[in-house]
Amino acid sequence: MSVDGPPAKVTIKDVAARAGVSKGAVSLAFNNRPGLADATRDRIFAAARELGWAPNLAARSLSSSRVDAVGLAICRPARLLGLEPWFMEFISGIESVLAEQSCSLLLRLVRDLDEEVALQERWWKSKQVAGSILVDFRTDDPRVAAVGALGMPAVAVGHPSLTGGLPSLWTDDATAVTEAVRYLAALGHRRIAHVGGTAELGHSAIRNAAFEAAVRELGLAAGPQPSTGFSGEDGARATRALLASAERPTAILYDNDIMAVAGLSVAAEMGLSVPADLSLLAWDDSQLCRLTHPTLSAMSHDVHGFGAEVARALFTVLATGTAESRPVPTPALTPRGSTGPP
Amino acid sequence: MSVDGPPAKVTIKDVAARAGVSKGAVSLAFNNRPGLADATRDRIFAAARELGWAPNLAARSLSSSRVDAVGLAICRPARLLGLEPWFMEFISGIESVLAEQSCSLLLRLVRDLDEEVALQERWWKSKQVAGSILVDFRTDDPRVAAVGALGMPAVAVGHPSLTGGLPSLWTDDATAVTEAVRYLAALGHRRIAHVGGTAELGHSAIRNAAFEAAVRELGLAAGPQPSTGFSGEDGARATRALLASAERPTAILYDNDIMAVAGLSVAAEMGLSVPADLSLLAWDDSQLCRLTHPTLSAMSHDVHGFGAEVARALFTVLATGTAESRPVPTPALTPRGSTGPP
DNA sequence: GGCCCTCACTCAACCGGTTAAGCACCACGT
DNA sequence: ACGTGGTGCTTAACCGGTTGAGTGAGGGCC
Repeated sequence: MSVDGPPAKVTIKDVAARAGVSKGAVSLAFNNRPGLADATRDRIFAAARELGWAPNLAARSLSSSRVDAVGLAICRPARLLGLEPWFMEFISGIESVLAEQSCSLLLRLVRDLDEEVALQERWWKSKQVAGSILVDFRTDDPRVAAVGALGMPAVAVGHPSLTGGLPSLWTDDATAVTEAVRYLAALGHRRIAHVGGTAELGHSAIRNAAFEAAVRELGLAAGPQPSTGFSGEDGARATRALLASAERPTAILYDNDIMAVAGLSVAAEMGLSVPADLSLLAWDDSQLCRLTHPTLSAMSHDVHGFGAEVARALFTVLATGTAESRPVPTPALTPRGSTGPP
Repeated sequence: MSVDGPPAKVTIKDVAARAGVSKGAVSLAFNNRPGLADATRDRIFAAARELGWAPNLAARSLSSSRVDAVGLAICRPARLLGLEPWFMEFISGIESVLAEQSCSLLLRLVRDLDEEVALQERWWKSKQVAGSILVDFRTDDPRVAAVGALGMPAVAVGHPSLTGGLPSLWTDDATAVTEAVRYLAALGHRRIAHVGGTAELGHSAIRNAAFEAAVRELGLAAGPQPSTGFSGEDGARATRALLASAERPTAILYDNDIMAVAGLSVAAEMGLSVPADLSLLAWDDSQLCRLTHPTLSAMSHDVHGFGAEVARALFTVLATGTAESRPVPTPALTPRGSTGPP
């Protein structure tokens, strides 16, 4: 196809030779450092362009000990990941910030936390990443101690009660849950249930506790809170159990949108009309919530923006050694067609 | 918190000193190369473990000019990505193979193909990746020429008619579409429509052509094939248009599952019962198809396995310079509750 | 005992950049 | 005329591994 041979590997030396300067000068030019005449700078760039040269990043990070990648390990069953619009949106938010700094994202799916701890350790010790973003905190999460011991820059996505002293960003789940329960109560619901996620996940525990507190505060019946695995099938099973019980709830709050969609279909299958017989409220508003019939009311937040904030926080940590922990805007209730008076 | 100071950076020299050998010996040990007594090997590993050493990958790839990462750039509107279970499943399949070789995945979301071409060029020239996985081929895709000119190892996901001479893996969309149309026709449908994806995408064009051919072959009315952007809203809009037309179709084939879900809800909104009044058939069977009511019949395939195959193919290219192009198993029709006689 | 081999390991150059130190040159002030 | 300061560039050491050539000890064989 192409007439020229294998593209000869061109190094900084070739560029220097062609521009008639030393390696050092080329390095100065490509790192926008002062100490070069504009004319020389231009000549160097021209030479580099003509030769199609780009600095070897391994060599650069070896000598300057700066790294141009950050890590993100996700620990969820692969089967579920595809279905969690949340992660892709989150990643795209991270990317939008990383790209500006021409920094790469190292993504890895791990089976369990031990594997993640080992991975973070390898990443850090082998200087593959400058720092990491940690998500899905458990109570007593081993990663807190691990990255602490390593002295590894990291930003945690989760409530400070879960993330130890790590710089953290979190959504105020408790407030949002309370708001959701109050909204449903205001509509007249007295029996409200909550379909939560995996119990080990820290934010699930927080939401469960907030739900219980809100229900008690409003003097409602303490509704059941089945714990599930976040999958649609889990949501369907939990919904069937709730609707088959003697004290059938008139409203259900789901911990993600997939489960809410499943709940909607279970309601249809059982001949219940939504929202007349049953109100459904989803978490993690994605486009999916607008595609069902009726559309799903949801607690929506800007996941893309959240990812971007997290990435920015990580850069702050890399630059200054630490970053302020703070909540991101609380998910806002977006009423649609799936909620109404009982 | 911790009493010890900043973790001193430990290098191969420290390990060598502690094990009482030279740097070279440590290198041999850590690359499982012959020429070391077992006792020495053990001593070296022990020393490394005690010091918590892991080889600096930048240094390693600099001197050995081997790279431990592969690239994947995805070019879709961020808004859509979250909703495409396909990608996360695909990525998890890739990961499952990469992890075995302790190879990392460099993921990047790009806005357009020009940006991707530039990115691949940077990745390759700066030796950040050993090779790349290319997806979402357009007709006359500029990436074919670009990676060709760079001499960059790559595996393409797409039909050979789209991917030039690149080693490719693809799903046989044409056969699957034909099978889907024949199935609907066998149920008695005479007016079948197809809601396709973005027209520029190569596999959309292939599916469109196959659909038209299948319809003609069966002597059916040439149904309309609206082109959309793959999003649920696009699917809803297209479905509304189809159902409002004079010659309303009795069956619709969708190019992904999100659009089919949207179609289902449009049917409900228009008072049509599925499958009595209208049959719906989805592509890209994800768990979502089993969560709706009625459940969605779909063309299902093993996306995770596909990702794994692609990663394996890339390793073959890296090892041998090329790999055999071949189709992966054709998506199989999985009838569920959304299809039936008209 | 001398010769040759193999085994186990060391040595030093090298990968392709970065960077601190050094140097030549010129302008300027006195 | 001479120091002084700044600009613009070069030089060489260095980052932390890998690798091929080199070395010395020990064993087998005649």
